[in-house]
Amino acid sequence: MDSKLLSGAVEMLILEVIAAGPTYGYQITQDVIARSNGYFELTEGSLYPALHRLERQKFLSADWREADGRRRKYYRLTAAGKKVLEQKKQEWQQFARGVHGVLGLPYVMA
Amino acid sequence: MDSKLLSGAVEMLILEVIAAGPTYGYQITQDVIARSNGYFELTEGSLYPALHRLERQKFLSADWREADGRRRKYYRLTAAGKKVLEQKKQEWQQFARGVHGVLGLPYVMA
DNA sequence: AGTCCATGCCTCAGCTCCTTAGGTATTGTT
DNA sequence: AACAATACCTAAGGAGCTGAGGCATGGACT
Repeated sequence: MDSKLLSGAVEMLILEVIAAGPTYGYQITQDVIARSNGYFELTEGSLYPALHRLERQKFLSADWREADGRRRKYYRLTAAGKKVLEQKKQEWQQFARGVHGVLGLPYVMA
Repeated sequence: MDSKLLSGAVEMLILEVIAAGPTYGYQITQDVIARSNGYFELTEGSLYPALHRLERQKFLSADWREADGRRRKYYRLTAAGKKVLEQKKQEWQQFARGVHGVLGLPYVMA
């Protein structure tokens, strides 16, 4: 998979996964793999910096929890995070339509 | 428009436009704008390096032409260029399906 | 004549972000 | 005891965009 394509959508995908309910880094990588049918590989070197970036921008907030002897940092969307996720999804649809316009492909969204 | 999304697809879009027939840098920017309904802005700072990159990789070949007192560098696809364009379009469709899988959106391609 | 915009090519500093590799620690499996 | 999975993090190197700049021609306007 061409990682340059993915890199433009990483933050949107992370936000979307967290929007389903508070979760933590390692689980996010697993969810992204599962929900993309194994197509995306979100590596730690891009995941954690992205999470910290989003937290610094106040799109995510986090708290540490302990379970089964594992320390996990659970993230959830802030109000601003929900807003920016919707913006990013809108942008994605416009982008996909633009690409398909150039490629001469139809693009059907429900 | 989020340029990070676009950057992952720039080479595919350039190759696709050139696949329609030999053309030159400035014209490519205009075609991309027109074919994306004005949504994409392909700036010179990303266009020319990309063209040189693709030429260096032997996906494009070029010749200089003169017309109306304008020097233009016309690019066309090599056999390898046609091949890599098809690959990139395949990758794009997988990528879009992966994104829609994560977002929980339907994705219908003809 | 002089100015400005469109056309047409190019480069480069600065920035962001990924890749690859490394570090630390616990739990479960072989 | 060793290894894989889980779970967090960081950093050097590299790739590619942004925004600005340079250079040159042709046409329009004053």
